[in-house]
Amino acid sequence: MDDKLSLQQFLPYRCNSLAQRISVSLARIYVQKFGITVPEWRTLVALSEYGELQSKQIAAHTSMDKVRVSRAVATMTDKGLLSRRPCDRDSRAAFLTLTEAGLELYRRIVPEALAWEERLLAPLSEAEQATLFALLDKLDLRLSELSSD
Amino acid sequence: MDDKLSLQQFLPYRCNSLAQRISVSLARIYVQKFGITVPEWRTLVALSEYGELQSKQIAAHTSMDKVRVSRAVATMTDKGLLSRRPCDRDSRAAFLTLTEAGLELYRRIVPEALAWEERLLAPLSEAEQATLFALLDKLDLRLSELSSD
DNA sequence: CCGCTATAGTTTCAAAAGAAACCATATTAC
DNA sequence: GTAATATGGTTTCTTTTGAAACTATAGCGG
Repeated sequence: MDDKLSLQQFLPYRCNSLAQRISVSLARIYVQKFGITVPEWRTLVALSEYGELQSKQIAAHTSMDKVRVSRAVATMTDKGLLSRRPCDRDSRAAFLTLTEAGLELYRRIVPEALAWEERLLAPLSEAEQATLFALLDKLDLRLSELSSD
Repeated sequence: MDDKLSLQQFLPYRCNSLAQRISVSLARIYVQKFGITVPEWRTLVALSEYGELQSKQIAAHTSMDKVRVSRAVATMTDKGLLSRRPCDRDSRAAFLTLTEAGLELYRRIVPEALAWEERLLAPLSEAEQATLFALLDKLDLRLSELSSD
């Protein structure tokens, strides 16, 4: 057994470095231009997409752990981007929604984010883009299988 | 313009969360089982692939910045995994190579890493795997274009 | 009811990462 | 030659992150 491995051909590396480069590049938009972090951005999107969520649900929708969500929610509350409504059934939890300011921020960022994504994906045909997402789906699914056993 | 954005359909998010999941899963091998970090692992691979490199070149081959490389190199030197040979032409730099212990570690990890990757990619046909890598290549290339202007 | 376990969310602590400052040496311009 | 600038690499400082501990409440089994 005399295996050779090339980083360029190793999916974990490729995926990681691509994600990293994308993050750095995109961060210029929401960090520098709008002053929010990645966890805040994800929270923003999740809340705009689902309306009213508990922290736990935000975590589920954004693949973040509860600590990260907790911090994002805290700073966003400070900034007045979201508001908490106590949950009667369970006083530990709270329902979170975007405030008008939060929605407004969302409306300003989204077009830029989508435009950026479009520029990134420009060299791929529609079919290739669909294929890419399908492949990512398969890998996500596969990871779930692998971690469950 | 009343845009909507879904995280699930947003490539930066998808790529990031997939990379994260892959990392966590794979880390079980080289972190827990072999006691090295990701930067060390990448350095190991780069050196085994190219033989003798300066830190700067390791950085280029592994998409890590020089600080990360510096730290990885330092701890690997401490562990006796690599050795430095001073460079006559430039006394600031040094050529790095894997020691026998480093090579030995590499030979023990690689089969497991490749086996893990194979299990991850198992649901994809050969053709799909090739397509995936080709798409990643295109995106990498595109990012270079975007950052240069 | 009452103890036990599970859960929502926060806080604390330690590890990892990057930015910027830094040191030493090379290189370039004059 | 020498001043100015650039470069290889390390160190320092700050920020980000996650694991584990913690708080407070819920739900369950008896």
